[in-house]
Amino acid sequence: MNTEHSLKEEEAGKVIGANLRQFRINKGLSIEALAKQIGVSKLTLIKIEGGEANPTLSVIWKIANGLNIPITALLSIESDVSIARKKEGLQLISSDDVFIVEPLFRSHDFTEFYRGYLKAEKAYVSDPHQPGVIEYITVMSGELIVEVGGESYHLEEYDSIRFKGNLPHKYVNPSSSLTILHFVITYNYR
Amino acid sequence: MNTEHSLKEEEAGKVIGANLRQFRINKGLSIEALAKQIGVSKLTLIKIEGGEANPTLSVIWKIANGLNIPITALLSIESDVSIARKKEGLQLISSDDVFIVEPLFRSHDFTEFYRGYLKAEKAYVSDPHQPGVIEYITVMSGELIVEVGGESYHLEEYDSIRFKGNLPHKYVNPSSSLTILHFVITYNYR
DNA sequence: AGTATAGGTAAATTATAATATACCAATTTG
DNA sequence: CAAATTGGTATATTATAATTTACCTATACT
Repeated sequence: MNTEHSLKEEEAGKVIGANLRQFRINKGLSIEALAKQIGVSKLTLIKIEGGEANPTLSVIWKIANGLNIPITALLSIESDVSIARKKEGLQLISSDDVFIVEPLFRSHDFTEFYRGYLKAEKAYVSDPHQPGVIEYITVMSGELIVEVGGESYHLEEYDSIRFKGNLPHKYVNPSSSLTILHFVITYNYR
Repeated sequence: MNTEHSLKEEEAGKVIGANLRQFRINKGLSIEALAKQIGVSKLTLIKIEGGEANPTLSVIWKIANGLNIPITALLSIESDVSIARKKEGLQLISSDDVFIVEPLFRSHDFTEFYRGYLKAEKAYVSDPHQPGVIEYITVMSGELIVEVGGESYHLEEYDSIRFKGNLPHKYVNPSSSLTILHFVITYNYR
């Protein structure tokens, strides 16, 4: 599991250090130049990059702001390449025969990807998620009605919707054919 | 612009405070109970929730870990509902007649969403992005070959791929019909 | 009524993040 | 070669994060 909250405490400092170094070098800045630019001492930056610091939020903010990147980019881990094929029989999350969900890239970066199938003329009521969760749904085939926040949104092929996942929401397939969906769930964000 | 790096310095503390309160209450924990559980003093938590603190990374880590959420969830802002329809003529980013990209939900949460069209038997070479950028591509219609990291991946309808966007990469449509794609670009992550 | 729990304040203390300054050893540059 | 530049170390100082303890005010519970 390459997820963030599987980090040990000391590791958080190494993550931010490695990320800072990567971003700084990518921008062609020396430690001293960056220090001067953002108003943080050179030694502080050296310690952070070396993973041997416990920086305060304000210093983290100054770095992210100075590099013009989101704070979260400094606290993130990532890796290589992976593929999710439709053919490969991925495990189904909810196979109540009406709404079927296949995880694609699971719990990675706290952005999760799913492929979903909603049968013709069927509906599915989703449990609300934690606050901070955002859902992005794209209709890859067919059509979909999303009911959320007291409103009803009718999506056609290749339309997308974005909403706060902590609101109760419902998916309806009003058509007479299968609707194929693409879900992105984020657990974050600015 | 509801982006993270548009925050002012003092605001970062208010964001983490509001998020902490939301997550804590959502889990039904009192400040004291959480304090005891994660080994951070009650007063520290009160100050953080009140937005009048400048917590260190280790305290931020303890909170996120104790609540079993990603660190980035504590530093994020979010909002309501929005829709991107295919019909609505969104501005095109790269219309060199071969590869057309439409932004869907732009620069939100540092996860960006695009719809892309790659013409039959055409290819597109993408400039590598900043380190820390991850691309997720899903084939909504047609087929696609992605060349990245010296490898070549052939995707069919509804397949998805994920890779580091700082590697040079190339998209090829080997078929004789239009390929319709869904892109997610993240600027983050663990 | 009294008791417990909850969020919050006030003060003093301890731990430590951040700073400034000087110095050092490699590169790199003129 | 000499002169910058860069990443890094060492030490001492200052600023402040985090802690502890005590106290206060509501609200909820019996």
